[in-house]
Amino acid sequence: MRLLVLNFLLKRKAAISLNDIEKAIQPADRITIYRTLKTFEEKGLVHLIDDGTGTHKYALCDDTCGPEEHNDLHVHFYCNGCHETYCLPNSKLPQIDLPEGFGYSEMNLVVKGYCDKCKP
Amino acid sequence: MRLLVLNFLLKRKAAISLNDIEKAIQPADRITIYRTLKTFEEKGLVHLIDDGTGTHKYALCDDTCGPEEHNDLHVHFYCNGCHETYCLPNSKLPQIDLPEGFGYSEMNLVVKGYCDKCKP
DNA sequence: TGAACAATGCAATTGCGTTGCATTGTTTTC
DNA sequence: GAAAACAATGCAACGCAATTGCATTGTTCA
Ligand SMILES: [Mn+2]
Ligand SMILES: [Mn+2]
Ligand SMILES: [Zn+2]
Ligand SMILES: [Zn+2]
Repeated sequence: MRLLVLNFLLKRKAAISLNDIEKAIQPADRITIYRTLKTFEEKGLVHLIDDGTGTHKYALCDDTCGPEEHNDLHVHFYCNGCHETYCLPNSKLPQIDLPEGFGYSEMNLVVKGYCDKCKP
Repeated sequence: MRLLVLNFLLKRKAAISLNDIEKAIQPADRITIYRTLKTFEEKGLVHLIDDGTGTHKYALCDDTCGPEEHNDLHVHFYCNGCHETYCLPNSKLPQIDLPEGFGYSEMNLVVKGYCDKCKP
């Protein structure tokens, strides 16, 4: 099961939801895939993306990630046309000026628009 | 009901969830408050915040907002200590370099950390 | 081989957003 | 002022995704 999920993720360019993985890897239980992805995330193989659509997406990490430390923090892009969510590993997270006394820990940045295939 | 919700929002400094409003304005139906907030949002009185916690938050807009046009786009901050979500109207949204062919439409940026009251 | 451990799958639960619909309240029209 | 038109409210129900419990199956190790 884990090999199936991993191989499927390797083939994908965009991030993908649990439901889509379930449909692709047919006779497989949703819960098992869910736990597989959770294990992958803990081991630093994939990262979970909250793109604001309400359903989580998953994508492979790069080589710098390991257990309990994700170092590939980057911007994500949601296309209003094809409804795909892309990792933008070349877009680093910006520095944000916080109010006095506030401490930075992490950040979630999702840009929405149209991807190169869907742009009018 | 709308006056109750509005007055409550005016008193708050942080954004607030539907559940919290319901608890504060006691004998009031959740659905009614939900629809009140939806009306407020359409009229440009409040904006909805997706801070990644899974539950939406609401906060008052500034004077520049009107029906169907929200002009007070800004960064939001989620405190890992008090679990409050704050608007940061002074932090403008940054410019992000997108890949060739990608078009920008909007953006959601949530910074997480500790607020001034919770900072260790 | 048998015990210990890990992975799987089914069922059920939770939490939140959302909608349908009947009821109540308010405004407009005659 | 009564009737009709419209808007707001409240209860029930639904939908969807994430999550957990628990029994079953498969694998590893003594
Ligand atoms: Mn990513
Ligand atoms: Mn805000
Ligand atoms: Zn697209
Ligand atoms: Zn705080």
